[in-house]
Amino acid sequence: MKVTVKSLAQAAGVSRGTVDRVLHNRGAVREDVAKKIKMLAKELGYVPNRAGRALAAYKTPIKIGALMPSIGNAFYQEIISGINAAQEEFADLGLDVVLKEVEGFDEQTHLDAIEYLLAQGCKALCLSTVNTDRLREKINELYEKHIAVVLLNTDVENTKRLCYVGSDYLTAGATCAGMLSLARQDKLHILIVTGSHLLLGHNLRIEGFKQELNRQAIDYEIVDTVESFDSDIRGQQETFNALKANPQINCVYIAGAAVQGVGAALIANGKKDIFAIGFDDLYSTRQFVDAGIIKFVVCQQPTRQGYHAIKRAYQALAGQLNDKVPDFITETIIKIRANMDR
Amino acid sequence: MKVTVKSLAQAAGVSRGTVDRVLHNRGAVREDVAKKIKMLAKELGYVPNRAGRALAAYKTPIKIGALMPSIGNAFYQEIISGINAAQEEFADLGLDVVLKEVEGFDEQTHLDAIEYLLAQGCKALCLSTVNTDRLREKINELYEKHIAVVLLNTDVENTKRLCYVGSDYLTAGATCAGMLSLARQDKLHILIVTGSHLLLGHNLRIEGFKQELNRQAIDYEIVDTVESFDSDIRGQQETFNALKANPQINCVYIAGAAVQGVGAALIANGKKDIFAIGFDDLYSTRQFVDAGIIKFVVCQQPTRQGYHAIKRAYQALAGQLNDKVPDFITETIIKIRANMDR
DNA sequence: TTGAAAGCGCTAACAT
DNA sequence: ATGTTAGCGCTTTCAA
Repeated sequence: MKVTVKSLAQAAGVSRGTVDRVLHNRGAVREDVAKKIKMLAKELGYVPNRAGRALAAYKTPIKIGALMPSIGNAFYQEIISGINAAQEEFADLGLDVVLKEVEGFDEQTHLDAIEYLLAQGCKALCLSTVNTDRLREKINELYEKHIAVVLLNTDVENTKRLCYVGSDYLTAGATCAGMLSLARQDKLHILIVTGSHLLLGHNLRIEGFKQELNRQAIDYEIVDTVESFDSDIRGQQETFNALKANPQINCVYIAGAAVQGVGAALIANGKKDIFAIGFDDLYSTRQFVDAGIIKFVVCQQPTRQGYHAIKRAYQALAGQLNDKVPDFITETIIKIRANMDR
Repeated sequence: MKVTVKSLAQAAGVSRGTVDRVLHNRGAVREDVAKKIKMLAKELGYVPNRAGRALAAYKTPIKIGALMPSIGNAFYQEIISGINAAQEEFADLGLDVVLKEVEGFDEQTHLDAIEYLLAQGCKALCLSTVNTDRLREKINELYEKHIAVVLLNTDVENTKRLCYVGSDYLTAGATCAGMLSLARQDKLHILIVTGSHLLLGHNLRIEGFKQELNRQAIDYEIVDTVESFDSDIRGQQETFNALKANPQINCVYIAGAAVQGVGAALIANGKKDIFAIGFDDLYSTRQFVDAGIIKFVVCQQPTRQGYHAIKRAYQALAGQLNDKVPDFITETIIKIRANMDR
């Protein structure tokens, strides 16, 4: 038997209005009555009906805000297309999404963007942001205010977030190592080109990579590690110099963005049998895989990330979720030329 | 401005009841009035509101039937778990799913199962069935009866189906070839172990495999092709015999099920450097990948297939879809030990 | 052949 | 502090 507000009210011997007030913490209910209703709701397993809620709240849509450091960064476009897909799908259930795009990872810019989204009346947020103390504080502060926060694509450690939606960077790194060991049996002299040592995800990709190489007892050495700061120009220079200085390098592991730049350096360098590995299925990486410069890329389903982040936030606001919300970890996807989108 | 039944009725100068009758082809409306309303609906871009529909039709749930040849076949369990997920998610939008499980691919059994589902009152069907003339006829017949049919996991050619939800077998085969060329540079002497020559998907996997080997100008020969009929015992025997008869074989391509049996034959054979390739991430295949007997498997996201088949069917019944419904093709996923679920 | 009205579950405004 | 009621969009039943 399904439990409705009506049946709950009946069971508790109060009116539907009172039940609604309790369920939404809108106060103006006697302490003991509230407690009783909450108990009863849990006991009977009350789950609000989305259809009813959507219809009733049609005039005051459920507003969700999304913060993306997407300006000038092609990767985030795919996440955004997932966000848009979710918005369209849930529009007739009363969902409204406000997207705030910013450029880069400046702490203050991100904090301002969050304030902007709150000012727009968002009741839940999906954030791709930096792993710093001030953001940590802000997120925990939002928790106190009953604003649900979904962390999207990159996690922020030690926060009271609803959940994390994104990839498992450690597995992604390990997968690169696994592919490498499948393809090469000679001793590996590896150059690592990371985006930034400040980005958790990049560090984890490197750690997972090494872990798997060690687990398989691969014969390798890390010749050098350079930073591209996710800039193609910077990445090209750094890679070119490193290759020049260390001609024994036969493998380049690109942990961050800047695949385009690194690829250019590889072409300029001319040495043919360097095994290059990168991440994400973007226009630029696809070109290099097509050309055989990069053998494969490891991807993280960014569109699904955007879609599910919004979905989770919506479900939270619609009361569909239990207390414990599991993270949504996208699959680690290996793309070679044959299974790449065209 | 959103278009509702109410606003449509107003625009057409009739009552909501009349509009509803027209929209659902329930007759009892004058020809010209009906035509006018249909025109108007298209023109104004009317899309029914799921929330409203769900609430109203709460007593008469939208019933969708699913036919799975899942008895005794572990692969289909994952599709079923996707079906269940969709059922739960859309339950509060008035969805009800009837699952009919059968064993094997007997034509008559499948036709009977379809009749059963119709008798249950299903208004749309998701079918995993065989590619034969009688099924083709039946599906086209259902189309005439306005029963939406989603073909799930395996397509049936030349049918008026709503759409196909499943994998791209050609790409899957090509991906195996791509991985093979990445890992091995020596001449390939390949044994193909297919499930059945009667199954479209298996044939496509073989065709895609050869196509990619040819495209890359790989030096290879197909030593032999044997059938397992998706039976492990049969697969083990056939493989064992073929390996014995052709000791030059250094690669086994398992296009169908029976991975377990083929793996057993490989172990029994003892030769160490045979490169084996299989499909799908099941308990049995996972074990062989873990053990290093099979280097990788190519997977097809069966859970998503089940989920999206139901979703599409639901959307069709809820009037959310346009005339042209695109197929839903799942990604071709390479799993090595490092990115396998544990 | 068509119109009118009730009711699905929920929320918010209003009344007590 | 609590109860009552209207109405969201849609379908269905009953009345005309």
